[in-house]
Amino acid sequence: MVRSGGTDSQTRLKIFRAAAEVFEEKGYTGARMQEIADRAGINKALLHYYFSSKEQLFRSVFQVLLKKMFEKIFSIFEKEIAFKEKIKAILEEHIEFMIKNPKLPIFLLNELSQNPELAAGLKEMIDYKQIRDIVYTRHAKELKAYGIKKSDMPQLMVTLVSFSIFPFAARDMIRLIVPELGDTRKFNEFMRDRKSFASGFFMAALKHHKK
Amino acid sequence: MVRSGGTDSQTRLKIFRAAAEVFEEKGYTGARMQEIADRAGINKALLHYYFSSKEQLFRSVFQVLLKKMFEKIFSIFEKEIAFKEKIKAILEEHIEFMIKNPKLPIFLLNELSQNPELAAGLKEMIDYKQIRDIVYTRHAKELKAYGIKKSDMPQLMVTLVSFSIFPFAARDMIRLIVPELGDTRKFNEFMRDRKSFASGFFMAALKHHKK
DNA sequence: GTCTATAGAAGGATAGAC
DNA sequence: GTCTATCCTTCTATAGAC
Repeated sequence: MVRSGGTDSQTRLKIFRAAAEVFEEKGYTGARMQEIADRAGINKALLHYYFSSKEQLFRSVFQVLLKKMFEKIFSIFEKEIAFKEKIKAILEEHIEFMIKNPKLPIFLLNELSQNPELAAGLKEMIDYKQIRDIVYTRHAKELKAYGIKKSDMPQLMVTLVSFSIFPFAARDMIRLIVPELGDTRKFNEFMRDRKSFASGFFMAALKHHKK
Repeated sequence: MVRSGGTDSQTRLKIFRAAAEVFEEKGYTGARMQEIADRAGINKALLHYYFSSKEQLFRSVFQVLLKKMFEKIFSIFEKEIAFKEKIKAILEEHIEFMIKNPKLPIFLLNELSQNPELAAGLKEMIDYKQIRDIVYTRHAKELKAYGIKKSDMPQLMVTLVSFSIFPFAARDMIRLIVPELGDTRKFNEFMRDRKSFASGFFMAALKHHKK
């Protein structure tokens, strides 16, 4: 039974947002229920009134954040445009998305590696096969023209998403080797440059890559 | 004062190895001193006899593991071989190294993102500028032939290391989209294939990439 | 629905015997 | 150098008043 739109769902939302922030920053084991309560502007007791346990709260948050990442990737793949334009669009939009959610990849990857079955809920929401069918069948003609076989797809897919995801996940490692990219402004500029760099790089490789 | 080679350093080593395992698997906040003691075959009290605190133990371990990763990367870059051969060697050796240390990247990246100053100790051990000088000056001729400017280097360096590091960091995300790579044997095969895929892909892109 | 107060468990660290 | 026993803080979770 849904309430009449009062403070109930308001508070629930505040908690959820605070939890998402804290979990993203500190990870599951590093996060503290006290800090989540503080950021939500309530106390721990009320927190447990809405979410019975830390794990339950975490699962809710994680599921939403994982879905957010996948939805973004999938929605771009689904576009009804030519192959080359799609590669461009994927890189542009996903990099822009990552700039807005820079802590998302390392959080998702780390939690997933701690507990792979966290992804279980995703299976009911998203159809992985769909994305591959799109690439395999809708772009079959273009892929053939590039000489890309079905068996090449995993390598290409992994490579494509790594262009946008990796630099954010490896943010602080890159900072060590390339000090120029230390501050956020410069780094974001680097990532915006990467949109055209990556699509040019990717297409050039496709055109001239001989197995 | 060093002991006469008795049980002292033996135990210290056992602790260190156990700690490296546990921290790599669970991360700093997820690791338990009890579990480290158990795996080392000792008790917590003795653990604290050798390492005064969890943080101190962690820092020792982290420093060694971070150095391990960087040493590997740097040593390959330093080789005295032609540019193209170097790219091949880097990918081959680093992927083989990652297969032996699959949990290393996500661990390092995550801990570094939680606490960037963990890398402070590295500055005294490794000279970042050195690696760039090698690429900029030793391969200047070849880079010019490819039309690569100094300002392109960051994008290229990040791209190059992402070929080997990203798939391991994103292991459990890849598992979701490409179920065929679910089991370790298949995944490692995929990564071994990636050695030649990546070097071919990279060189093809370099040759035909127009800014 | 929201709060204060506190229970109860877990984990890091130490005292002290051997 | 290694152990048993225990302290003390931190953290999740709950009881109970308003």
